[in-house]
Order: sequence, then C-alpha cells, then structure tokens
Amino acid sequence: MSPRNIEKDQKLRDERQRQILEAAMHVIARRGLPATKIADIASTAGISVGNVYKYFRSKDDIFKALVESGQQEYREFVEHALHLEGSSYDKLYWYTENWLSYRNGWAITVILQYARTSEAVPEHVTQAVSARFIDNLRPMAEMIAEGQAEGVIKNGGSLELALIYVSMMEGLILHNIPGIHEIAMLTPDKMLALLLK
Amino acid sequence: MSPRNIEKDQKLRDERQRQILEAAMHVIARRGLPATKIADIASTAGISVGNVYKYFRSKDDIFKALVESGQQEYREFVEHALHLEGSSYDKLYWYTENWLSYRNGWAITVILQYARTSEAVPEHVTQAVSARFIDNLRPMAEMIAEGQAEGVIKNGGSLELALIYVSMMEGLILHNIPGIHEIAMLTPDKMLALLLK
Amino acid sequence: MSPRNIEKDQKLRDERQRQILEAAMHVIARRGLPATKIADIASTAGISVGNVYKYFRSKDDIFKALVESGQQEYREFVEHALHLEGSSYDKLYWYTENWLSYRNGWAITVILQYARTSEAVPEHVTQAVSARFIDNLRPMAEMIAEGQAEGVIKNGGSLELALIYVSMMEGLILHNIPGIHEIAMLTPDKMLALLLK
Amino acid sequence: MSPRNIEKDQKLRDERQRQILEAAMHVIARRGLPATKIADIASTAGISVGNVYKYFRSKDDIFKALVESGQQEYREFVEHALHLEGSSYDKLYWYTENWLSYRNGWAITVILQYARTSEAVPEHVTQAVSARFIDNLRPMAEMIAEGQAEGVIKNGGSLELALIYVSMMEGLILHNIPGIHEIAMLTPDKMLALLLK
DNA sequence: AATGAATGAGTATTCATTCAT
DNA sequence: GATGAATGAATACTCATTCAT
Repeated sequence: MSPRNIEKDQKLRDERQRQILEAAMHVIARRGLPATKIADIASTAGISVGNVYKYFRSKDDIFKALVESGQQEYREFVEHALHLEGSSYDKLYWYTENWLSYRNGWAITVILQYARTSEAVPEHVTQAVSARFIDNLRPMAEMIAEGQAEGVIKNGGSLELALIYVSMMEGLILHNIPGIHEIAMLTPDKMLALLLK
Repeated sequence: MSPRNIEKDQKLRDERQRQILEAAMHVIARRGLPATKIADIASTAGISVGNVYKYFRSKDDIFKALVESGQQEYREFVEHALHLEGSSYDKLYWYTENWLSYRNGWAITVILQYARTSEAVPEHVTQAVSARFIDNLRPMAEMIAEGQAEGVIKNGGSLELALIYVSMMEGLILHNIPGIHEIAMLTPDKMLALLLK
Repeated sequence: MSPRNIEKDQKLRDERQRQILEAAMHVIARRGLPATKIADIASTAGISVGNVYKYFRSKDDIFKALVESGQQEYREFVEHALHLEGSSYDKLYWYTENWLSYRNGWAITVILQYARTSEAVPEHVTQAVSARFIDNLRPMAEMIAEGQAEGVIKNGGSLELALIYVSMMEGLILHNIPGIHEIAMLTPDKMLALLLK
Repeated sequence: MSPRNIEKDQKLRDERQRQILEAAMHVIARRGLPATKIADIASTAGISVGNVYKYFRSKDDIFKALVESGQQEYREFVEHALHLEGSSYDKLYWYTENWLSYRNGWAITVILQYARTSEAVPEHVTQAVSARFIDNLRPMAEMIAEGQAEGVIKNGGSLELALIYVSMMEGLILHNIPGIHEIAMLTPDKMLALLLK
C-alpha cells in the first residue's frame, strides 16, 4: 500500500537528524545558544526552518540532544585513549594531541561549558551535565594513576589532577585567540610536562 | 549652579554608573549577555529601566564598558601581585588564592571568556579584548621568570607558562560545579605544584 | 481500461470524497474551522495528508463542499418531513425528534452557523449560505401554515414562525452543555407546545 | 521621588484594559478566536501590539477575561430586568427588546457560545462557562414563574421554559443574516407570544 | 493512486529602546 | 533627573500546501 520505502525513509531521517545536530553544534558553539536562530541552524544544515521541527520539538530540545551526544562523544574519546596500547604517557599524549585538534573538540567543549554554567539553562539539565562531567573524569584519573604507579607522574589525588588537567585543556581550548600562537606554540609535551615529576 | 554642585553631580553620576556595571556584571555572568534583559540589570541595580539609558547608550555599550572595567580590574589585581614583597612563590600564591576567592573574579572571568570567543560579539570588541588579554599575561610571565631565576619554577617560555597557568585557573573557575568540591579540595599549593620543578 | 473500470474508479473517488467530508464535518464541528488542521481531517478519515489534496483543492474547498452538502442534507431532511403522511403536528414532531437525535444534525447546525456568521468566511460563501438558509425555511413554513389551516397552530406569519422555531432548535442544539439535561428534559412535545394555540 | 502620578497611572491602566477588552470583544465575535490576530485587537484598540501584552499575558488570557466580563455583564442585565417595576410581561419585554438591540449583546452571545461549545477551548474554561450559564438562567426562570403565578404564561417547568426562551433568543441573534428582516420583522411581542397561554 | 517529508509564509510573544509625564 | 508605559522589530514555532518517491 505504501509507495515509500520505509527502511530507506528511516535511514534518511537518521541522516537528517545527524545533519541538524552537526549544524547546530557549530553554530551554537560560535554564537551561543540564545544568539543562535533556528534559521541559522536550518540554513547551515541546508534545510528549511519548518523541517527542523520535524526532527526536534524545540530549540531547547536540540540543545539537550547536542549536550548528550557531545558528552557521549567525549566519553568514547577518553575511553579510547585509556585502552590504547603503550605507556600512560603515550595515552595522555594521544588524548592531548587529538582532542585539541579534533574538529568537534572545540565546539563540544564550548557547548558543555555553557550547559554547565549558565543560569539560562534549566537546572535539571545543568545538574545532569555536571554529574556526567565528573563521571567522565574517571578514565583520565585512571591514566594518571597508572602514570603515578609507573613513577612518571607527580604524586597527588588522581581525580584532582585529572580535574586540573582537563580544566587546563578546556581553558586553553577556549582561548581561541587570534595571535595566541605567536606567543605560545603549545605542543602536547609542554602541557604534559606539568604533570611530570 | 555652583561649581560645588556640578562636582557633586558628577560624583553621583559616576556612582550610579558603577552601580549599573556592578549589577550588569553579576547578572550577565550568570545568564549570559543575550539572555539578560535590561530590566534585569535595572532591577538588580535598584533603578528604573529608563534611567539605565541615562547612563549608557545601549546594552552593547554596557557590555563594552563591563569588559573594559573587568580587564582593568584584572590588570590592577595582577600588577598588585607582582609588586608585593616576598618571593615569587609568595606572589603567585597570593594571586591564586585571591583571584579564586575574590567576589568579582568569577564574574569577570566568565564575561571576558564570552567576549573573546562568541561571534555574537562585534569583531572589533573581540579583538581589543584579545589583545589586552595577551598584554595582561605579562605581569604573570614576569613573576614566573623571577621564579625561574630563583630556581624554583620549571624551565620553559615564561609567557607560555603564564598562558597555561591562567588557562588552568580560568578552566577551574568555570567549573562552578555543585559536587566538584567533594572530589577535589583545590588549594593554591596544589595548583602551584604544577609549575614547580 | 474498460468502461467498467472507469465507472468503478469514479465510484471509489466519490466514496473517498464522502469519507473525507464526513471526517471533516465532525472534526470541524468540534474545533472550528481555523483550529482544525488538514492532518486532523486526514487522520480521522484514515488517509494521508497528501491524499486529501487529490480530492480537494484546499481547506476552504473542503469547507465549501461541507457547507453545501450540509445544506442539501438538511433540505432533504425537512422535505422528507413535509411529505410524510399524517397531520402537520405529526410532521413537526418527526422533524423535531429526528433532527435533534440525528447523528449529523448537531455538526451540520454548528458548521452552518459558523459559515453564516463569521467574517473569516469569504463573503460570497456567507451570502450563498444565507440565501439557501432562508430558502430552506420554506418547507417548515409550509408545515406551519398547514397547522394553522387545521386550527392547531398559533396565528402569525408562517415564515416568521418557522424562523423562530428553527432558531430555537439551533439555539438548543448549540447548548451541548454537560448538566443541561439535569435541568431540562427537553422532549419534542415541550418544544412544539410553544407553537400551539 | 517618582515623577509619575501613581493614582492617575492606575486609572489609565484600568482604562486601557477596558479598551483592549472592548476591542477584543468585537473583533473576536466577528472572526472567531483563532482567526483573530493580536494585531487586529491592538489596532482596533488603537495601541501597539507589544502594549497589549502589558495588560494581558496571552491571547487566551484575553479570551478568559472576555468570557468572564461577558457573563457578568449578562448577569447584571438579566438581574436588572428581574428587579424592574411592573408585571412579569413588562420585565420580559424589556429584557427581549434591550438584549436584542444592546450593542454588546450580539458579541457576548457569539463569544459565549464559542466558549461553551468549541473543543479548541480548554475544558476547565468550558465547564466554568457552562456552570455559570445555567446559573444565569435563574433570574429568567423567576420572571417566568411570576408570569405563571399571574396566570399569563404557559404552564411548565420555569427553568425549562427559560432555557427554551434563551436558546431561541440566542438562535435569533446568531442569525445576523442580511435579508432576514425582509422575511421577518421580529418584535418582542412576537417572540413573547410563544410563552403566553 | 498514496505517502509523508519538505517548504516557507504567517502569527504569538518578547524585549531593546524611546518618550510623555 | 527619574519613571515605566508605549512602540515595533525580531524570532520561535505552526501548518497549508507541494512534491519526490
């Protein structure tokens, strides 16, 4: 009866949804949530305004999905680092080098920071993001603990050091400043040096 | 009108202006610029909406003034640290302890971060803020260089280390997360440990 | 294609069209024209949105068809009453009893009332409906005139009395109020009593 | 301190509110609630769109206020009739003549009918309006009971007769049909004749 | 013919800014 | 100067209609 290919339709729907989130991530990271118009997201995604609403109930709904997928993407990233072959230094090096250069890393960092700190975000969202943020520190803490066992990394609470290191990376990522590279050629080894004995 | 009154009037104007900026700083830091209404600023400052416009031309004007006074306040703060009596460690300790706990520190950090990174901010503002940010790194770099001369602080480019340290502090300040203190009692010495040999 | 099939196709088309109008009648009567979405009509009719447009040019087109078929259905109803065997009282009784209880009576009454009175309806539609409404009063007027000739019904212009009686029925039908039956068990004889000498 | 006259301001506010409701009543009665734009109400009231929202939270809020004031206005009207000097016939005559010709009568009738019957109206509103409608029948029932005691009016439940009479008036009022007056010069005595013995 | 995804014009609502008092 | 009512441009969201499959 139906003249449409249901399976293919579903694939197209999933593809569209990813398309919208991808567009939203970059636009929102650059301008902030409230300054981003649905029309911006739609045109970046190459679709019409109305069609965005076929896939998401509201702008806030998009933001929520963005935050969730961002945190999941980060979790997979850091878990991947943890399970690499090699010394803990190698793992941390890989993490540092790749999160800095990864195309979505900056955008995810900016968006999650906004989600955690702005009172314009509903409190239950803020809290969920914060809880997950802390949970996402654990793989990094594990890498640090390994390094301490290997005698390479400074002593101290591994979770505390993880928080400090992640904060530093976030702080640096947020300094997307023109001209910053002229004063600092920040390479992973310079950043990791802070953790070393 | 006597010159006495004119002078007094001017003082009142300046006082009001500071009042408005103070209110704007806290409201904007919490909700972000676009989500903050002039009415919020006015009511926080305890004056009427219309009256705000007697002191500032527009919302953007308030933001610009905020950013400027914030950067100036930071500059004075860091210069003060640099000229303290004592070792470079003592100076950095004072800086770390006080900027973290200073009432306006958090708000200034949040606002300047937004001013630097959002495309919703006019480019000439972004650029001015960024340039001044780099300039404001110098007193910190000087303290670090002193510490290196004293043989206490790690080797490396002092401006680079300053950027890293400031980024870390900003990153930590932005983690105004409920529950974060249960996993990390961050004291100045733990943070400074990163810089030490 | 054989003429047999063409004929069959036409029947199917007519059937679908009636299906859509039937669905539209009930949805629109309940929510009003502007608050009714094409999607509501489609899903009530059990077909897809796109398919509705295979049978009607537009929402307004559906409404126009609805109004026409509603007025025709009413006309047939009242003509049927007029040509029943029996006294004029019997005819009026049958009319009163059955229009009140007839499944489409309420919906048709509501829709025609809207079509006649709302400025949101194009004027040429309003006028056509009104003209036909007046015309549709005539069979009722005839029944009343008969009753007057029989000496059972009050004196007075038969068309005027018809208008009054029909208005009363419409008014009552529009009082689809929960709880109304607890204060009034309205039976045809009570309503007809008004017309009697 | 305040440069505005508070008492005068309040009066102006009340005046504006009445202005908006008055405008809304006529526009909504003519076009229906969903087809009425806030811009229509605003321009009819002679103020700006934004200013409407200084006095009412939303379009639905306006509608609710309209319904309440409409029912109150009707109640006062019918109570006034009840307490007039004279026979019950005189009272009913006054009621019939004046509600028909009263400038707001038509609009109130149309709006209340919509409020009672459309599913587009939230159910708690529908129910409140219906309950009050039934309550508002009582003064009319009292007039009818008086008439029955005087031996002028037909026998029968007074509340039932009230419902029938009010429905008839509503039905007639809703027949705001061009050309209707050429077939029926409806005067109060013709309408009241229905109730007489 | 049937489907439902895609489009974009239309409307409710918000809020920076102005202005009469 | 101070106030807050008034304005209207801007934006989220809806829905009639079209169109590719």
